[in-house]
Amino acid sequence: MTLEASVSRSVCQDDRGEVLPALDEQVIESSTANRLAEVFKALSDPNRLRLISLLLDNEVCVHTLEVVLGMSQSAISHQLRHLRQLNLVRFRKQGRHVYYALDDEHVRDLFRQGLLHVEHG
Amino acid sequence: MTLEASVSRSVCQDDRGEVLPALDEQVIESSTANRLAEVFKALSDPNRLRLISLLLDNEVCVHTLEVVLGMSQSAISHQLRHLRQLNLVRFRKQGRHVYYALDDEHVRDLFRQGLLHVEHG
DNA sequence: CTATCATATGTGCACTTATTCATATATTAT
DNA sequence: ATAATATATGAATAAGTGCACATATGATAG
Repeated sequence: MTLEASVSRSVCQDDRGEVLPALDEQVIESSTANRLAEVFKALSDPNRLRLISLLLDNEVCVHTLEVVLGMSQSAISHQLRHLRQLNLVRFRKQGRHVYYALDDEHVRDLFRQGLLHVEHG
Repeated sequence: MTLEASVSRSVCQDDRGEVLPALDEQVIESSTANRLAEVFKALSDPNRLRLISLLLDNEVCVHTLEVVLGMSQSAISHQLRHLRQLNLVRFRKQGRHVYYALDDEHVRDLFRQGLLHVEHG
């Protein structure tokens, strides 16, 4: 059930000069919007979310991700590169394996909160 | 600062038969991943984030969004249609104006949490 | 009625993204 | 050495996204 009454103001350009300055204060800055969008974009693909769900508490090697997720090795590796470039995962080489783990608490928190909301309905 | 020590297991396919079933339990389901991705995708564009930041606590008409955000009327309207289709905004027609407001607490929460993280560093 | 204002929508285009395919690199085994 | 395994990467492709432009709808003012 959606809460009403969360809107404090009703704003239209007819009221220009009064409320527009207030709105200008409320828009987030473009640089902030860009960084925020980058984070959310990392979480905006189903396969990447499934991958992240595996890395939340585990350190997992690439081939295992491939098997569990049912994706091609190349697809996994490309996604990991993407996450690496955003500094969202860390990795550790051991022998011929590479273990990946999630390395960003923001993303971990957002993932979990989003999951809670989506799961319960 | 990123916390270490959040990884409880190290998983590789060499251990197949032991840990793979456990990992299978941990992957989120595809249907969940899809719905989750849809929510995050709504938050994955800078202009849409700036728009949402205005609708967080206010009901704002389209032309005002256009002015404050410095975007074309068409772009605004298309973004609003997108958000409408995801049931993220509600709207109210009054005369020739249409007032939009955010209508999804999940998104509101995720936006605020993401903003907190991104703003402080 | 006509004109104007506010918003919506269809179309096309530039750009991005996720994937596959082929290939490269690096490690271990024989 | 060669072969096999594990991972990475570049190129090509297909699908998706955001926006501009033109146009349509609907409401009000004259």
